[in-house]
Amino acid sequence: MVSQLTPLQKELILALLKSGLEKNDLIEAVGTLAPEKEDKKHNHHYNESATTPTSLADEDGKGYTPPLTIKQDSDYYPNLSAKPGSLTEKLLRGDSWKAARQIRDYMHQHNIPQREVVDATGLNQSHLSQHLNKGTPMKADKRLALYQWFEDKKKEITSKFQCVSNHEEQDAEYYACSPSKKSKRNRFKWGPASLEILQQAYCRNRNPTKDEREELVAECNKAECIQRGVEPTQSAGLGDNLVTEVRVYNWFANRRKEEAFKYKMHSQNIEPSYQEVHAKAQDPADASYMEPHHTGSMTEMLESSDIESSDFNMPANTHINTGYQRQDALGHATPGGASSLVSSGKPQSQGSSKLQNMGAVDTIISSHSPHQSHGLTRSTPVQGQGQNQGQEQGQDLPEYNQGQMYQGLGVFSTALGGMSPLPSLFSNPSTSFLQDLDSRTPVTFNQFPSVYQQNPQYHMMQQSGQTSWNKYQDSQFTTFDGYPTESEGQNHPPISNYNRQLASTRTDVSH
Amino acid sequence: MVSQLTPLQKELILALLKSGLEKNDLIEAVGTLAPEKEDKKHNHHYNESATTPTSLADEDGKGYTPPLTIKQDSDYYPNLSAKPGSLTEKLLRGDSWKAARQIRDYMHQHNIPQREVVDATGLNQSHLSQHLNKGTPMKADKRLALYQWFEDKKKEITSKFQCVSNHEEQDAEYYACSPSKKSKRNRFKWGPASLEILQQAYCRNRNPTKDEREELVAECNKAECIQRGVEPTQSAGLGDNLVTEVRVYNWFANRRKEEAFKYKMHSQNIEPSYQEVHAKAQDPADASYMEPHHTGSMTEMLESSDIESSDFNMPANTHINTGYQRQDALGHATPGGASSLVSSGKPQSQGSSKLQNMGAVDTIISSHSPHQSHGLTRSTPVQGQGQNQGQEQGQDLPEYNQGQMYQGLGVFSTALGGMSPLPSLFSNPSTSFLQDLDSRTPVTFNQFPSVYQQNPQYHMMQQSGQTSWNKYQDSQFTTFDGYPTESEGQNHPPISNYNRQLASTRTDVSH
DNA sequence: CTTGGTTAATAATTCACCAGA
DNA sequence: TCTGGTGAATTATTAACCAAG
Repeated sequence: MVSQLTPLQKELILALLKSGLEKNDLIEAVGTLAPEKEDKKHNHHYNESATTPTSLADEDGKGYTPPLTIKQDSDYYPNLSAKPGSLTEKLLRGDSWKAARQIRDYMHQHNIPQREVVDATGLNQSHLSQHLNKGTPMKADKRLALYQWFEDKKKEITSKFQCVSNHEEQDAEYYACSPSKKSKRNRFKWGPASLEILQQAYCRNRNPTKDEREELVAECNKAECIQRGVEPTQSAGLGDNLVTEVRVYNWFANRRKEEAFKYKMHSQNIEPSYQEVHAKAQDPADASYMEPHHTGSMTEMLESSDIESSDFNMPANTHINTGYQRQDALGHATPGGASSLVSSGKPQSQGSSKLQNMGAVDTIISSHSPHQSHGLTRSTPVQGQGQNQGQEQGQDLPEYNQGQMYQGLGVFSTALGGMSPLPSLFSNPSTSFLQDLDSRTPVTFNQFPSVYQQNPQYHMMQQSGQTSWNKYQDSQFTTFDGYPTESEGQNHPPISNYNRQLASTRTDVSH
Repeated sequence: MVSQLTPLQKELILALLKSGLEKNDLIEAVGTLAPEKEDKKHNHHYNESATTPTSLADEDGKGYTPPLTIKQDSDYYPNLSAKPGSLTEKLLRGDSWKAARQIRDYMHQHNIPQREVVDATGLNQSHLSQHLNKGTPMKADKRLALYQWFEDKKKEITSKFQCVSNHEEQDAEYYACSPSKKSKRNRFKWGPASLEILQQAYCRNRNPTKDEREELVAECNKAECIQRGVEPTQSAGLGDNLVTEVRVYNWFANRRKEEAFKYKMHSQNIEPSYQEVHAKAQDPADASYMEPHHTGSMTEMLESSDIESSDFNMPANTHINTGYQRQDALGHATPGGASSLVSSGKPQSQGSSKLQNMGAVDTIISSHSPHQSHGLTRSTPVQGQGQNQGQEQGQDLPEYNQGQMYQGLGVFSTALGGMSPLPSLFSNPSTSFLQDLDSRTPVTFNQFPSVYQQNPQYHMMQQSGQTSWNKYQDSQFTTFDGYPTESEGQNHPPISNYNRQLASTRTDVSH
């Protein structure tokens, strides 16, 4: 027997034995499980819920009580080998990176919180994160737990969507349901598709009325369903990620606030200091980039770069959107063409990798992309999921309808913006927003109004200006975005900023 | 009296009263404090340690036991108004954003962990983070606690560096020292200056010998001292952030591993899908990029992108690098020009803002930077601190020597890369590393070999390709970088929509 | 309703650490 | 002298309230 085992199998068995399992118990368990298929045996985590059609609404189909502090040791990811033909087994046998990507993508598609996996499998959160997002290796025993969770989760989700429309238990489960376990309710998480929709809506109107919000709710839920490959009517299956009016409301409120404070933070008054430093010659330039407080915000910079060619044409619109928005407004305010130019030029040296990134990227992409983009983006109705599953190794569950769904909804998916089939090379997301929409080609989605774009990713690092530390730009203190930061002067000019939106927004959303 | 109070003062008093303080206590406290200067009174947090010369080595000069779970309520940031002329008072009176930036920059400069502030002030971690990095508002009472901590911390650090060379207590404190409190030891954190040095060293040699490591230790400590504005000999004052050989060793080890796994994760087999999408000839490429383990690292990619204009010239380089490196290697490996084109073209639509960013930026930067970078980075010995303090509002502590130090060490600072006088606009740190070093122009710094660059900031989102979800690129699952990811095979065409971005952006940064 | 404030959660990252070869 | 594996910590980011104009 032993000789027949693959290295991986051996490793798994050894791991099991080392994990505290007794040889006899292991053997017994093996004997017991072999015949069956879904063996949760004695392993605590992940099992319960899900598969049962009744518990549809609840996503976190985890059954055991929060292993939060557990982590003890031994029997954590103690399951033995997966059933011969199971997905789990295939994943274990195949390339671990491929499996990781697959799981990661699936989690993205269904907006499954990583924490759920951690709770269910007992894996270390950072380790799991590293394994899934970076290629960090993971021992087979741990991966087994992960894969089994994955397999079960797929079934759970599938069944959830299947019986959704029928039962009303959805609400019931909130309290009743699986009394014992049911760990904690998952936190709501916006999906990319919904965000895309919200972004666009935000550009149009920052303060949607309740009715408008309700519309967005419907739109978002539909988009989310499509993302998961189910029919728009299956929104009940979204469970905790079901979009509601309150959530949309909160999203707008948070977005507005975020936008409001951005100026203040950046806009420092870097200028003074610099000028001092090396005098005039460069100064002019420096100054420009520094604070040109045109409050234009980083976006400008970026944009300026992007647009470059057009550059000043549609100042406000163009640049701002690139990475950020809020600032854009500011940028608009500051007419000084010089500043814009300057910024683009000098900034270069600036931060390290992080800083400039985004802005530049967009630009670059945009430059070439035009041609290709069309072909890529458009058509090709088939969506991610469908494809994934089928091709790769057939690992994906053929069970789902996704693929088909997509097809039918080709248009819609496109609208979502996130669905691009391309791996991810450069999807220059939101190029310009407000204005871009009209002027540019069908660019659309990419950039988000503000919040999202601002993501750490975008950090420009510029802001620090004065203090200099930030500059280091290294990973260290990533800090915020990169606004021109002129400020310091306590923001006088600053606060007026809000106009930007106005200007920016105006565009046009609609088309 | 009351009528004389400023709105802020009133607010503070009201906050104090609401925070659980009794009116009488408050009055008494006020009376007691007014005359003194350093009043820590009855507020728990932040006080103790620091200022005493003996406790130099220990940075976290926090004295109270870990307030970890405390957070109770009332008397948290109960201190009353700051002494009239104190820095704290000035900060409170001035623009909160300016103060926030100032504190943030100071923390950056001295590599002070945010957690230390949280523990010392009792502020909510996320709130503090938001306030410091974004402009999120914070009530005056909370800010008071923050500013007082800041004021004390400055003194503590100043004194620490002053007496460093004298005492040997450094080691002693580890165990003995203030027995009661001494909360926890701060975790070591690499500073931007050191990272810059390490990055460069990594490019040269991935496996430095012990001797080389020791050299780096000395170099890093010197750089860190300079960053803080103290003489290179004051490295003892770095406390927990003192660079050691082990840390350098770990850094290299982690970097190597990181680099090693990057390929695996990204390189997916996107191509298949693509090819399918638009033809053949790429497959071979896929394989190549996967392991090409040439360990070249991301840097490559970035740079290539920089070149941008060249676009297709060096296929692999161009696209892949944009965001990440590892892949770069892959990219290089994959000769298939077609693939590169494809990827670059399609991905566009892909993610939203986050994705492309970095890569592009670098690219852009690199292209122009060469010229400017010099001017900016170089010379201008005066550093952030010096400037800031002086200008802004004089808030910064004139106490420090920083400014001067820098001047004298102009050369050195330049070497550090991070020190560039410019606020932070774009200091393209470590551009290319391994390979790039030689081939490319003097782009230098920007990109880091791998780790740092990979930062979330850089995420390209591309990877998702197949599954499509990632593409959404929105904030959601930022996930990793953006490698070509072709794998999945499953999602062939589906998500293709995303091109839009491409077209729009194209512009071009530089001008 | 909305905006100042504020926060529990979530999750990416950082820096270590340990076991073998 | 590592390198597979791992993980405790740290911290940016999310999605929420909540009080009060």
